[in-house]
Amino acid sequence: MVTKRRQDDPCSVARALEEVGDWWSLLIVRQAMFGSRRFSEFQQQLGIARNILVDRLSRLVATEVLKKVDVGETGKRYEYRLTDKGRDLFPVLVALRQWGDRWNRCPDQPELVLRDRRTGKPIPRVEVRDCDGRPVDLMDVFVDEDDARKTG
Amino acid sequence: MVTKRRQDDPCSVARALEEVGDWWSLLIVRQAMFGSRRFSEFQQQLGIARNILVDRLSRLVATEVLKKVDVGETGKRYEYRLTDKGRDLFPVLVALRQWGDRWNRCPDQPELVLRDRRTGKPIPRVEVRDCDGRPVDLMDVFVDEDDARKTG
DNA sequence: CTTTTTGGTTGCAAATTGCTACTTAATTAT
DNA sequence: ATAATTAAGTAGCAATTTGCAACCAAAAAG
Repeated sequence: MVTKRRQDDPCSVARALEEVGDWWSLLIVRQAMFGSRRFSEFQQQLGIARNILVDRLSRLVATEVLKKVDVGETGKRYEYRLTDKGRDLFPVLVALRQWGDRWNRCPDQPELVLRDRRTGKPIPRVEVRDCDGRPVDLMDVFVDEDDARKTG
Repeated sequence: MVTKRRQDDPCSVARALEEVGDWWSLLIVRQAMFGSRRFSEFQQQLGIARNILVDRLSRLVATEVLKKVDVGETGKRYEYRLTDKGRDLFPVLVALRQWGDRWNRCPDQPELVLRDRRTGKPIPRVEVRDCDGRPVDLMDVFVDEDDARKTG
């Protein structure tokens, strides 16, 4: 969407942002996770301009985050459904939601809490853990340049 | 940055994206996590236009993701450092990185692996877990409208 | 068979982006 | 002490993207 292409950036964060790093895509995915499927649902719920929604949906379909399914009996009624790839953005969205909850409370709004269907209890914070399950933070990790060369 | 303001959206995902949901902000934060601190470091490493970088850095400072620290002996040399709020984007970036690694492999590039400094082993995937530590997915959770009213 | 809904398309004005050149103060080198 | 270089921006402009509103055709509903 932007002139600079990050598709070939060695950093997977950059490649991920190339696909969902604009103002709307992750909100569309969020809506899809809430159950939205139709063009007009997304349009009304997000208040996004129609032409932009067309663009974003088709980008998300092109990158296989969503799939466009024809649901009309005789033709042109569509649903946009999450693919496995799209559903796999779940941890990203939960982490983002928790960050927003923690650092960007909105005083006059009712708080939206993510709960476990089984127990009804709130979902605890997403954490980065090491291979033994201990929580790690930024200082505990490093980026290794080439896994294959090292292990191979 | 965009005309639509999502600052007051009841959904914290929207509020989070208002702050870091543009093309550059999360990459700036990523660089900051890799150790970048100076204007020119960010500029060269990301290849971002100077005026845009000025804008993004000041937005990130305004939202307290970064803080601007004067490091010159006699004045105008600055460093942009992560705040606690900025550091707390770590799980978001790791989740995004892992999503990119999984679904958007870049064939000709050496893979970048996030490793634990202590053991040298790769960091396993970030997972959403319930209060008992069991991994949950999209279907296992729901958004509850108002926590306070319920528990109070 | 007429109306409404869905899923768009088109045109236009405004905002954002990227590029390049320029600027001023602070370091560094001579 | 002076010159050269670096750091951190500014400014101007062209190209792209965005948002808005109006329009449109096919499908579904009444």
